[in-house]
Amino acid sequence: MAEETPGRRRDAAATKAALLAAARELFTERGFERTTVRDIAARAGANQALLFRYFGSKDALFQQAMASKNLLAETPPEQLVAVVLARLFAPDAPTAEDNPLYAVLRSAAHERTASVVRDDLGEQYGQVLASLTDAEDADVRADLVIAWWLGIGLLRSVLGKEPLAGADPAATAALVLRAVATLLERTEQPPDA
Amino acid sequence: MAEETPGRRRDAAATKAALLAAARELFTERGFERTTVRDIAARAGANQALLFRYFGSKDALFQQAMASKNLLAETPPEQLVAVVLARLFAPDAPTAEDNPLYAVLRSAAHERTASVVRDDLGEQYGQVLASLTDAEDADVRADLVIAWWLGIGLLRSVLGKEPLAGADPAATAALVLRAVATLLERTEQPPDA
DNA sequence: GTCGGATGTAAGCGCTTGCTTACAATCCGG
DNA sequence: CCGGATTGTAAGCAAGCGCTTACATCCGAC
Repeated sequence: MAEETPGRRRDAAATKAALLAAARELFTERGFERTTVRDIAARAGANQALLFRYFGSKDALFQQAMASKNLLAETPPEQLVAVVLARLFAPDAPTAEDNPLYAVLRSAAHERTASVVRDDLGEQYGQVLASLTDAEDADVRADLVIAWWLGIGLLRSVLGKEPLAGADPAATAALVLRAVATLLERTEQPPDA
Repeated sequence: MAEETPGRRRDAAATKAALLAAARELFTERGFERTTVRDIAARAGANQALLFRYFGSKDALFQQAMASKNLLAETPPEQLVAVVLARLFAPDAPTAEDNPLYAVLRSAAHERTASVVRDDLGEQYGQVLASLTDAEDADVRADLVIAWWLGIGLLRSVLGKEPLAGADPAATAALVLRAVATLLERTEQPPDA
């Protein structure tokens, strides 16, 4: 992870990127509190003082590391629930690069990590989910779907609870989809489809 | 919380109980890691050295404090989902005595706290939930229900996400109940009812 | 009464944490 | 080729952590 290219000896941008990548990995693997700045610097192959020179604090590094892509832009709303479930039930390895969700689940509920859920997942995903139903309380229903995602990620990938962790991904996702359909149903046809 | 009765000056059993109560409160309020032994002793009005004399370690105290009642014994299976949801959406104050669930949600995912979910919630609640359906994968469906409980508790009470946190409890619980019904349905009538 | 064990207290040990400081090594424009 | 800014390093500080130790204090049996 993030070994330096030996051609360039001193490269601030490269070490900064290495620190950012190492931080992203460790935060998603262990959460905020169980990740130390010494761990991050070690994995990045850098001195920990540079971490503070480039990012100021562990908090600021966390925010920069977690400000990442989401898959909202590339997914049509109707498939969002299925796509997120597929991601949740992916082969294994939620350790890897993506999904700040796991950084939050593996952290205690700090304001810092809580805001990731509230703002990112909450506002963005919630809005799309709410658009899938014409119920009056669409936003509450959307929150319930997000809550289920969180709970499944927590129980399955963080806690490793059986039989859920070992269950057939497609079949399990289908169960969730069917139940979610009772939440996100439409009473009228959409105007253009 | 746990103020001593001034009549009795020295009472090992009383201070031990006070420590246990303070530990239960603080662990559910803040989780394992964010609760210090000094905090516990201070809230119990006791010296922290006594904590180690009576319980040996912070870990052992956590286990004793979390080994608590559950509401399984007093609830008929058919009402379990509704009762747990009612508890989840209770007025407020999940800080109080009960529900080690919040100790887990507020902790990082340590093996210590993870086992509470896997063993307590998992085995006990899972078994009852699975008995509510005659589907082949009843145990997976039960895990999905538990996952939803966890997610709702996390999003609503720990993270305080709106609009879920402020939504009407009864109406929201009804939404969940209806969706859960598609998971825990019976295809045949129970033999005696 | 007194003596010994039970109970409570103060102090601190060793370690880890996030973060800072003082300094060495390196690069690059002139 | 040299001097100043940039990049990297080692060491350590202050605070907080779980836990231990040495010691005062109380109480009940005899």
